[in-house]
Amino acid sequence: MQIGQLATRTETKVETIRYYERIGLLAAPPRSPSGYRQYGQDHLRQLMFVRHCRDLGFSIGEIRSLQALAHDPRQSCAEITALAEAHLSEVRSKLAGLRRLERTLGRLITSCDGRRVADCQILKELGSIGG
Amino acid sequence: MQIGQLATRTETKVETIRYYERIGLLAAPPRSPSGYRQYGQDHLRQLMFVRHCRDLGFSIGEIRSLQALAHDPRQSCAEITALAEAHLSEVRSKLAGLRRLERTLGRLITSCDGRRVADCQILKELGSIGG
DNA sequence: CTTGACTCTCTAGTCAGTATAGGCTTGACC
DNA sequence: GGTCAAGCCTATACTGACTAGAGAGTCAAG
Repeated sequence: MQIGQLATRTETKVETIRYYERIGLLAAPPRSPSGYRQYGQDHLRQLMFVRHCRDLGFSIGEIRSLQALAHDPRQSCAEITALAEAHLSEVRSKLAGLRRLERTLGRLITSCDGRRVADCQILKELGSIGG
Repeated sequence: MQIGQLATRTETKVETIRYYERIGLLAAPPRSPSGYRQYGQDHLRQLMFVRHCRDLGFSIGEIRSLQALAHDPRQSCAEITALAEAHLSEVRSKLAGLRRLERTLGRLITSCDGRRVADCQILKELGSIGG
């Protein structure tokens, strides 16, 4: 399978796949005589793993850790759970922050009645007239 | 006021203030004979405005627009409201994404009972054994 | 007169890609 | 066999919003 097909199948851009290879997140595949990358099922699975992790918001460093942990199947998966839990609590604190933001922005918007900038409550609440 | 004091008062790092000046988000202040930046109340207000906007998640481009709009106090503030509303809907879609993430991660974590990596449900759901 | 905290400029690094330039390879059509 | 587009290659630079470091100058206190 060539890089383009792998890209389509995993919904990843070609450049991103090459980038993952460059940073060592995806194993370098063998090449055709002309230098084209030739991917197999293992690469497809590995890239799917990476994509799923990224979709869940794991950083590339975290994915590296997950890959390292996965490498030895006899190890306890407590560390994996711990990593996922740490990530979950990060997600939760981001959620809390965004909820606060939503409230503040909502209040800001309803506080303004849309007349002249001079009386704009939004700008007033934002601190002062900048620029 | 020197840059360090401005930094303390606005809870901004010194480097960030210099960065804002460099990109034109904060007016360049006069300098002392030895080249130190000398800030006044206007700079303080302007930087507070910027910080509040950043805290609310506005991008630097959006802050530039807000500053430009604020520049002419006779203008209607409909554009400002529109900008804030666009930002709010962005925040809401990020919230929705994070909520999905929270559910998925929570499910993933509870699905695993913490034994060997070989049987780890988290890794299984994440796609396959990478590395 | 020396110490230490503060300031200056300039450059490079972060994260996770994305984009571009300039050049090969492949397969289809004529 | 010629030529064209689509696909692939490397290498480099760019993004946003800072952050960090080097190396040097400035200032007040002891």
